[in-house]
Amino acid sequence: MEFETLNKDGLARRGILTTCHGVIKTPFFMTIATLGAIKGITTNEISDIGGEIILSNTYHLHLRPGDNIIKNLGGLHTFMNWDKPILTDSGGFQVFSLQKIRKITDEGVEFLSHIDGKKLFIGPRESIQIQENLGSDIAMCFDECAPYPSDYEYALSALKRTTRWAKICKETHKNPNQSLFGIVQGVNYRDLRIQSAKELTDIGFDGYAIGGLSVGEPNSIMYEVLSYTVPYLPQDKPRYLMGVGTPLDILEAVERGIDMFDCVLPTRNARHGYLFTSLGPIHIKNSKYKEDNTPLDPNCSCYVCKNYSKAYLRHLFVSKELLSLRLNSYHNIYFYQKLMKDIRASIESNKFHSFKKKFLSIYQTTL
RNA sequence: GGGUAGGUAGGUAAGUGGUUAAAACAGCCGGACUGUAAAUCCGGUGCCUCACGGCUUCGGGGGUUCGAAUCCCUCCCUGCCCA
Repeated sequence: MEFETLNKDGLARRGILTTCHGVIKTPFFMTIATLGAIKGITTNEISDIGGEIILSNTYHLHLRPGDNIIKNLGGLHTFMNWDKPILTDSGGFQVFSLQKIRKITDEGVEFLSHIDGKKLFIGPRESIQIQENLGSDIAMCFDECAPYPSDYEYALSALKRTTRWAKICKETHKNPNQSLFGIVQGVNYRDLRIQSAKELTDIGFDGYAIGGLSVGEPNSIMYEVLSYTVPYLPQDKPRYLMGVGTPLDILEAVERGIDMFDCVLPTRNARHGYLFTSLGPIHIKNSKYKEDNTPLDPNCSCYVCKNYSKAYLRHLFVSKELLSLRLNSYHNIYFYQKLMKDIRASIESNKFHSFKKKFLSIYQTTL
């Protein structure tokens, strides 16, 4: 994998990331396909929208259908009919999201399957093995995503485990066609974040992620953590802010030097009737749209905005039509990809700051 | 005509003497969601009031009781069965 910065505008930067399955323009946003599927959307549609990389998940695919099955069927790309890059999350987030049904030891994490309660163990070696079986282009180190708030002592122990596991991941990782990223932890403690960044940099990875954010902390803390952590990450490697975020979060993070994002917001919120538009987010189920014959977003040229009215989209949502989930998802994904495209263009022309300001002034007027 | 089951908020439907302005679901009105246990979850929804609080409800009428949607009498209506 190669990463090249094409130009910078302040700390914001624009570049290209080259993987075995193609080139990706940075900064980019990965739509999430946890179970090997973007809920309700085909890979063909993702390509049409302009998505160049998607994210899938180790824990979930290991449980079902099983990473060995996927390997035997030709790998995840073949299995899900997506020939562009895939990043797989390591299962580290499930350490956080499935807190109630897992136990952490220094060796790894014992989960009780959320499907049938069976015990399964995932440690750094298992996570890497699964990700190699899946055949993703970018694998993530198995980390401990600590919750917010966490006391200093706990944050430190999670950080140490994450570093120790990162070393094991690096040693275990063999596939030359797959790159491996380390994940910075440390909750909201400046010295711990810096320590984590240094330790991971010493081990050496193809890219660096900042994890453990957007887990309930105020936005201001997230931005602050980024501000003091990013300077400790190598300039010549991609930086990935995991699980983020809202359009505002993304702009703030790009401004601080982040290149990669992923988040469930565009897809999950779409299914819940929360739609992103250039004029701000809207709840399509609101009764005020009952007879609104205008497009969802007058400034959007996606298939949905070109062909349907808010009144129709509201009707579909309220009526629980399957098409509602599809159209809403399609639009929100398009909105995010368009945002990233505009961000890249603004960096290229050294107008990121004014772009951000203008975008937000319009986006936040209806908030 | 006889028998039987039943009539509860705009809908479906619990509740069979006090803790019931009345469960639950649906509907309607809002909201949340950030490396997806999420097509999920939460709140509101008789009337009046910003609120405290007050007022009127369980087919109609009458009774019993300190107290009734719940017990009794009567009337009305609906479903089913038999003539």
